[in-house]
Amino acid sequence: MVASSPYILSFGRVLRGHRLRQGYSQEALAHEVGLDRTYISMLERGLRQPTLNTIVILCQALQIKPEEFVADLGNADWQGHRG
Amino acid sequence: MVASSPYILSFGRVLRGHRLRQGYSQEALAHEVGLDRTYISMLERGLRQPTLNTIVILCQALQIKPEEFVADLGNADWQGHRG
DNA sequence: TCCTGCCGAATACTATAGTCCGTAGATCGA
DNA sequence: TCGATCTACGGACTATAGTATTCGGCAGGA
Repeated sequence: MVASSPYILSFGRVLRGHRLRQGYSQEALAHEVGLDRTYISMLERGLRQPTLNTIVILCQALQIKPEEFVADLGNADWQGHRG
Repeated sequence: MVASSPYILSFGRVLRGHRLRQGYSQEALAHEVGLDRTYISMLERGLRQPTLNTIVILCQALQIKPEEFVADLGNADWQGHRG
């Protein structure tokens, strides 16, 4: 039933973009936010969708406001090169 | 374990505000988005935290952009009486 | 007094978020 | 060639998101 929205599909791309911008490896980010190394990988590949709490703590580590992050999800062809 | 951020705590309030603004009952909103009636209730009472997909489909039904909704979560004392 | 709509709450259940272990390939520098 | 680093990927597991059902309370109308 639950239609997989483009937001979920682009979440991985946006996450990866912000992670690399901050110079984190997947493992370093995972350690920073207290999540699992493989889970970050799954998020970036679109194999898991995060809960609200997960989104918030990731945004804290990536030093970006959740509303900005969510706004990025709307841009289907987001490539990580914000002004 | 799940560090209940203020975002999660205010999610219920914000959801309820937008639902009432649209004139939905919990049951009507649940039917609209294909979720369960009791689950809407639990979200509004802060007993469950939604996944990204759930946030997105709720925003679609409530006719508000996800980034606007998330921005509202930052306002701890959000009361639902926006202009 | 009896319906009906709306809501909070509890239980038990199924689906999936998130963890923990390991393996393997690709890249980079010594 | 070797070690170090990063990542994809698998399986098995635990925690929790989300469903289905039931009950009780409250308000309004006939």
